[in-house]
Amino acid sequence: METEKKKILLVEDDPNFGIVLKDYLSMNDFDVILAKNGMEGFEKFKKDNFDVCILDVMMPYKDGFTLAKEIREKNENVPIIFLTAKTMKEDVLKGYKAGADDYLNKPFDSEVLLMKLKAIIQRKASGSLADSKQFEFQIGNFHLNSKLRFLKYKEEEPIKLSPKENELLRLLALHENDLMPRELALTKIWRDDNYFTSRSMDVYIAKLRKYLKRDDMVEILNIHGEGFRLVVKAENEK
Amino acid sequence: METEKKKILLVEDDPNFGIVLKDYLSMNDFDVILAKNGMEGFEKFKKDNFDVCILDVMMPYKDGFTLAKEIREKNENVPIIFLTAKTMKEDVLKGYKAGADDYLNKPFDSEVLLMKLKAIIQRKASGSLADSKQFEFQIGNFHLNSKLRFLKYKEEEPIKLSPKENELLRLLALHENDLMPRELALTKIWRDDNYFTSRSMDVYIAKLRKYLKRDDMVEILNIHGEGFRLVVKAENEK
DNA sequence: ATTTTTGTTAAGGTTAGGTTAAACGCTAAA
DNA sequence: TTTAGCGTTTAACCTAACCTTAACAAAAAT
Repeated sequence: METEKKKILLVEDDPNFGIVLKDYLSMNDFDVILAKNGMEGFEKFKKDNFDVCILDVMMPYKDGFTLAKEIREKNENVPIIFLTAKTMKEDVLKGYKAGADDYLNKPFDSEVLLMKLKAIIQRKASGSLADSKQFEFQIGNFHLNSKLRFLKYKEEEPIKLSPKENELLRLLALHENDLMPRELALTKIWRDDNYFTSRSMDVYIAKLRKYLKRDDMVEILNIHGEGFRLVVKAENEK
Repeated sequence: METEKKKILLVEDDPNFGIVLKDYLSMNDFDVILAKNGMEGFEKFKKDNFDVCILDVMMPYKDGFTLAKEIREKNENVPIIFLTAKTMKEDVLKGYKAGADDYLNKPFDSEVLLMKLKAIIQRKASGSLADSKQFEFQIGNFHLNSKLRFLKYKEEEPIKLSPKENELLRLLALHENDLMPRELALTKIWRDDNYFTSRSMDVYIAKLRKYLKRDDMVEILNIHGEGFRLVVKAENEK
């Protein structure tokens, strides 16, 4: 049966808001388990199988980021959505976001959350391989925000990425230090694998290389006939 | 009764500033208890029930963070706002922020504080689902009152907004620094998503940009094919 | 040595967005 | 009933963004 209710782990310390959100999601046909802090959240996570986790970031004792890290150790694929305070500074968040599938600023629009949930679950369902959609990556000294389509090097002005540049870099980042097969990018991004799309992809690789030049710890290598590899060298092997 | 005055614990060691702030908040219908150091603050906290605590971070004997920790032990949920010196390093703050609801850099705009207080109290009361609830926003040096449909820049004469201008800016503000998808605005405001409504929206974006030009910390960026992003740069990244 | 694959830059075409102004439609005063 | 005022849409024109294709050079494989 495909039409089973999707199970959500909601970890939110504010009891009022927690209940409101839980009810709202339940009304929209989700099966919601509510935990009121990070500790409890992790206990509940271990005891069950969830389709999505929604974690408040600001919680006493164990914050959402720490919890997310623990959850990731247990399960590499379960999508995680963070609820963050709008006031939190970008640079505080950015280090952590790298593991998240999405995030919402509080207060947020419930319809938007619903849309995101549907999108995430859809993705799980269709892309047979459990490829949850991660949006943010740390690549050497770069930070890629693949939802807002920009690449930031240190404190420089962010570089805007075109959709194709963005998707391609994201795919490379997803396979960091590993082979990203040509064919994968072509079928996923260009949805067709022929001579011309292949050449188009090479053009985009060149563009990305140009951006990534500012950090000599980062480069895109070609594996002849196979694909590309985004390598990030460690500090000591400069 | 919902319309009771909200009680604020204000802990601030500078007596001049403390009095001024207390008076300002009292004038704005808050019931303010002022304590002049961490010790006194904690005593007063135990004796009463507060809706919000505003703590100066830099205080002799017992700093705001330590006080906050003690307060948290007594009460997991009471919102805490820190007043921090602008010079404090992000990484010093970040550990503590996880338990805070918000923070403000001194010196700060009193209207901004007021807004944050309203937002926090709202959030506690009705949860952080913002759908049709939030009507006031601080956008850089602008203040948007979306109920009365005006946009005020600093002390200038308020700009009257048309219904569409108002709703669009409100939607952008709700997604501050994040993507506000075209489609969302079109379905929510124009209730139809076609070529013409889309062009109409672009016209309104142009109008808003014209208003927002007076503050160069604020701008509306386009994410090609996706939507718009209202960015508010921080003071330090001018 | 020749063929295939990749690197790179530039030209071309297409679509989305920026902007201004005119047209439209509604409401309310004359 | 007309007309003035306002908010909104449509039109028009222009620029910027994006993607593909072509062309040629270099590297790798055969």
